[in-house]
Amino acid sequence: MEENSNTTKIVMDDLAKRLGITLEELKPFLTHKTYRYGGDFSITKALKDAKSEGISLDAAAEKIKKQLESSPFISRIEITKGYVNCWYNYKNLFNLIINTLNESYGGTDYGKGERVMIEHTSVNPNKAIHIGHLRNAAIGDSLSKLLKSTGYEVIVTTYTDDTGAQVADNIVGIKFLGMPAEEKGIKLDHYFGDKVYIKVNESYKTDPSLLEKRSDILKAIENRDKEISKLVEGMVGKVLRAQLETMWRFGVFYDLINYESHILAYKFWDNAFNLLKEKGEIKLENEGEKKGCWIFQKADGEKKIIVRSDGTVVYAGKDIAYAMWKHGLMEGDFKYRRWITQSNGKTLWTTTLDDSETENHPKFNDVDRSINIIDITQSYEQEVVKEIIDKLSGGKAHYIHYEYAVVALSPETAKKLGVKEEDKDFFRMSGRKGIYINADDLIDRLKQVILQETKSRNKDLSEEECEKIAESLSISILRYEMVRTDPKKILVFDMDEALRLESKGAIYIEYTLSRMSGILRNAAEKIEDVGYKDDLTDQEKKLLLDIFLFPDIVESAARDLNLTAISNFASEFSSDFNEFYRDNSVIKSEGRERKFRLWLVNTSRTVLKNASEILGIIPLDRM
RNA sequence: GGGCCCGUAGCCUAGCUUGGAUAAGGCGACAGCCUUCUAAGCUGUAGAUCGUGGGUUCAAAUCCCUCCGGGCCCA
Repeated sequence: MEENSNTTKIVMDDLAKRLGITLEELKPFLTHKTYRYGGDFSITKALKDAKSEGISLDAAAEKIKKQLESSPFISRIEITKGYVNCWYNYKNLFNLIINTLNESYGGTDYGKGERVMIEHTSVNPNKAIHIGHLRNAAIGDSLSKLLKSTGYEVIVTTYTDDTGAQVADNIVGIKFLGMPAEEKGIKLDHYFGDKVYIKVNESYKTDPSLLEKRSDILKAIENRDKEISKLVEGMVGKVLRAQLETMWRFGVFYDLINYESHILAYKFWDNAFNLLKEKGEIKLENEGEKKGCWIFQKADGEKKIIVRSDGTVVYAGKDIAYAMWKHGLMEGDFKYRRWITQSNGKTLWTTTLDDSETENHPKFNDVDRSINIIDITQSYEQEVVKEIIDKLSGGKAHYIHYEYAVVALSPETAKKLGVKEEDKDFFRMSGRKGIYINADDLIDRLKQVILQETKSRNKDLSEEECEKIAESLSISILRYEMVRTDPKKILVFDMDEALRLESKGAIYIEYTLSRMSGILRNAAEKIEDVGYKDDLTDQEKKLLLDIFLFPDIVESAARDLNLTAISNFASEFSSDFNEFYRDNSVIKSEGRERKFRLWLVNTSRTVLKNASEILGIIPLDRM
């Protein structure tokens, strides 16, 4: 990668230097695309300077204008009410872009190769992936793509709780309700989630003795009872495999599976506990109602129990040990083995207890930064984990709880799934009660709707080709919907709305990509000997400006872990391109103009394609 | 009892980190544009006391405090 492929930064650095400040100091004063007030961008620094320097607004603005006038990147400056409005020198912007351009344009070396571990998906291995899990996975996968494109080395893991009550529930179904371990014609994760799990939970109501059976099974799992362990391992492995197939379909891949049972088997908690005691991060309480408990004192003064007086560890204990492993803050590591080859050809590794299968494996843990995509309801526990990691590492390790809110169902959709009417704006999903929407089912339904549309629009394409388009589109739509808004906001899902296809979103972006490809296809011309074209149209300028700003949008999105910034860009850029399309014919233009426009379309496609890929949108050439 | 998240047109959202000009999109409604590189597109109209009240500031959707509504967590 180029030493600095962030085109925006190159120019802003130049401006900052001329103003005698740093780039970081300049940024708060900058607003781009201020067309309606005049200029391509505006600087508000004079409004501050006038006060701090005790001079008039006009004088302060005039001073800034003088300092910037000689920049090769600026062609014109006007002052309005203290705002310094600037127009770019598009010829120099064009030269800058064409010199930094490559297939991965937008990416930078911002991360400087820092290793980051991202944990996402982490679905209990007893059911199919539903749309709530999909939000988690979509966010995690998009973040990993964003960080990869900004120069980070990313390790993606998913956590599998193979020791919990939900897994035990399914074992109860097989062992005591006589349900078969699989059923023909139904995907295994669906079978367990939609049939076994629900049946077992219904049975608990009529036969409470089954609950005792479950706790026996949980004990057997904990004690690594041979028969039960084998049963669990078999079921977990198969269900997990089925879940992964769903995720692969969505374009989501992993590097490593972490099993909860292995964290227990390797006694990571014991190591962690000893270290925490040794370092004095947790203390034995000698008085009061928490007497006999090992407690961690949070920054806000609260005393959080880590080990109860009866010696049992709270749930967060395991999370703490796991986090310490991630950041290499304690002795010990798992053994690993190659498990399966994913549909993208990449090996998926898993932790293992088996010595004989351990091979040379990549280094997975000991990262300075870990991003943990975990439901917002776990914020409190995660805060404790974060504080402990902060303290243990002396502030060196960055444990990030990337919190997101649930996907809930609209009243109409909930009602269709059998929820009795209540006056609420949305309804939480429940695996136990069967109130959820599986990702596989949704994508299939969406695909059918899109397929009809695709066929009617592409009479010349084969059924197979139409289906491929429909598949890509439906996946793109769902992935985009999962990341386009603030992750902390509850996402209310409505089936009818989802199947209506009129939302702009991913369809709009895909349509724009197809349009770009169409132009390049119809032109059927190699793009070469491209030079700057004088008298750019407003739409050409807009596109050039978007292209120019793109690397910095990606970089600041990576800095803030903000996917919304990318989706907003993709959407606005599409809009700018469609305006360009309306008024600037590419095919009909000639000579220099034609070459320039072909280059502009091609470059725009690179930009929109790269933005789309971060968002999980599969770029199409036609639709 | 303590803590966290959300509140922006009828609906869904962006903007809040880093205060700056006339609050930006989409859906829905209404009115237009296909003999022209894909109309899954483009253009226009109507629609917002930015939850409430106060504070800071030359300037607040944005920062601080109060309260209200919705969701969640800890004990």
